[in-house]
Amino acid sequence: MVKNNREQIHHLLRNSHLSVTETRVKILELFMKSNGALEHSDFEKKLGQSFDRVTIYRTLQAFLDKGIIHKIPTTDTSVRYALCKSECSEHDHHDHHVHFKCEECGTTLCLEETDVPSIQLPKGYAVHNVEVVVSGVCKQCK
Amino acid sequence: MVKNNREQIHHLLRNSHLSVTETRVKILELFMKSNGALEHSDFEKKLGQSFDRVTIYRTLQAFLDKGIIHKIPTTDTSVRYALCKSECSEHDHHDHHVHFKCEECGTTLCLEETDVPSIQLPKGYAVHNVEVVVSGVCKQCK
DNA sequence: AATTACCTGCAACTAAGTTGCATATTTCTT
DNA sequence: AAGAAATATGCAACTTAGTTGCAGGTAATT
Repeated sequence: MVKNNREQIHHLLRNSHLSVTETRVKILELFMKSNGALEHSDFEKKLGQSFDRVTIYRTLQAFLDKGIIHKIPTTDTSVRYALCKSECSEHDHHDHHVHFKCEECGTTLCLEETDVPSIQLPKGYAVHNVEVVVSGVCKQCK
Repeated sequence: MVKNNREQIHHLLRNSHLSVTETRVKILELFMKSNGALEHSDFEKKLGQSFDRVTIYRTLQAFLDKGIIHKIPTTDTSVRYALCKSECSEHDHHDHHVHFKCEECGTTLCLEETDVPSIQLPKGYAVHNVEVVVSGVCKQCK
């Protein structure tokens, strides 16, 4: 099980043309363990002081560039990241699902089952991407 | 016209139980002049060094508390604000419109004409609010 | 016009994010 | 499997963003 995960992570990194390093493996493991989106400070907390802040920033940026993770919009200064589905890649991003932020526990979830609706904008706008963030109360907190 | 604006601003502040001060009036004027959403650094730039950073933070927070402005979600660390429609107030917020971010000029717009669609989440989630941010190319940039 | 309530600016601080560079680790090549 | 090349990391130093307490100032109330 754990072995399996390691192998999966190894392939994921290699497929993205990234070296397999301790930091990257640890960070991917955290993403896989977590049921919600994570932000920079979560990694600092969970990894302890064994990894440099800068390395975490650069790791997240690399994952973003390669389409391994995606960002989720927030109304504050935090930046939240979540794993992309396996079908995403560097040049072919398609995370067209809805995000949910629970007001009770603060967790942000990807609702992979829920597609973003198509939206009709006024004439003259070209639509490239639609982000939907729903806030409310999640299953666990109700 | 300008006089009119001043009066309008005066009423807006008084109705929200806020004192009418130079900073607040200037900031509201900037919101009214601008066709897009603004962030903290825009105010620092546009107001010059005549106003303290802290005052700007506190002013935006006060406007937010009173329902004069609302925040727009972003995927970066910036916090974008835009004026609420006149029908909003402290306890009755209803900015159920779509936001648009132009990838060319960087402007973020409120599309008041475009309502957010209703979204059907999986069972067990209570929905309180739905935010939609569309990115693409705006009228002007096409 | 005086009193009260509220707002602003300053200083000092915490947190967040970036860049350059030297060193270390991983990957490639043979 | 060893050495060369490519890539990643950690540190230092810096920039930008956001917060808090408090003294003094301005706006509102009477």
